[in-house]
Amino acid sequence: MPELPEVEVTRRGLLPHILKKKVQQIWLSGKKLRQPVPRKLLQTEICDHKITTIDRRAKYLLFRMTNNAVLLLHLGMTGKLSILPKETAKAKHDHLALRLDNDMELRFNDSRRFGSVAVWPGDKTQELEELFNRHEGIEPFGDEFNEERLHNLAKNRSIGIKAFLMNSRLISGVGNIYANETLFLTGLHPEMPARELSKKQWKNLIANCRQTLSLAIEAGGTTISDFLGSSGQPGYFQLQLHVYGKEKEACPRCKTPITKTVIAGRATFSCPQCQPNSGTKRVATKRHT
DNA sequence: CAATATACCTGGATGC
DNA sequence: TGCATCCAGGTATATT
Repeated sequence: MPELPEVEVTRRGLLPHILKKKVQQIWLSGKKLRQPVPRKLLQTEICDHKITTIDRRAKYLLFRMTNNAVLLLHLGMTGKLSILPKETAKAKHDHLALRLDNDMELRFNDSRRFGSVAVWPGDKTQELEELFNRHEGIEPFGDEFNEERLHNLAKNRSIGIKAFLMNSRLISGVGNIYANETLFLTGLHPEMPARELSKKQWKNLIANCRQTLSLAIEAGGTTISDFLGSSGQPGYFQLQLHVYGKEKEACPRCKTPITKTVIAGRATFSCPQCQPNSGTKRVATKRHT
């Protein structure tokens, strides 16, 4: 499900429901997600404390508590958060429920269990910050997402631009859908080596990436199969997609059929006309038989 | 270090 | 209907 826009839509949707609410009780499915869910820390650091705000870093949500502890959630591929009356029956694949002091519950549902739940005690949040700085990339809406920085970051990398964008150690929050869309708008072939982008191309890419992410947030995210916001509403950005999921359909710009390939194991959609693999092209290595 | 493959899981779509 | 196969928005880890 979630790339940066879906996580951000979730964050904004939850905020009014959970601000200043106290967590009264915690329920766990007992199943392990990406990592085991830290039952003890949830009890000691989160239960009986109030939520002061929710921040987002990369695709993580950080629930900050009055005792400075942080509940860190990652939605993985299929994670969903919702606010429901406490008497609502638990759904299949619910894994965490936080009972709030207004008789509502925050529920985390994740069928594939690629999501994660972690707790950082208040005296360790500095370590969390350092961890993010070491492992997570540049925020697309931050000051560091500029053409000098990206041009420099890419200068020794032969990696294709799409894989570059999707590498979360380099850039945060851009997943498969938005990488495809950004490259289409910028007119770049997904396999163009990242180091070959000019500063001007980086500048265009940055603008297109931000524009795509912003529009997607405004539209409530992209609902390809089952993304729902925190009140159960679908996103509508799929109506504005140019190339993602549109194999064989006409390019919205030149009507050439969109092609689908696989790059780094991920479905890649592009227009062969508008995103030419020309000039300094990257030649696919052929496997000998 | 870079690129690719694989693993983690479930469910929906598709084809026989 | 059943069953096998493939595919999916993410990311850490192993392998080449």
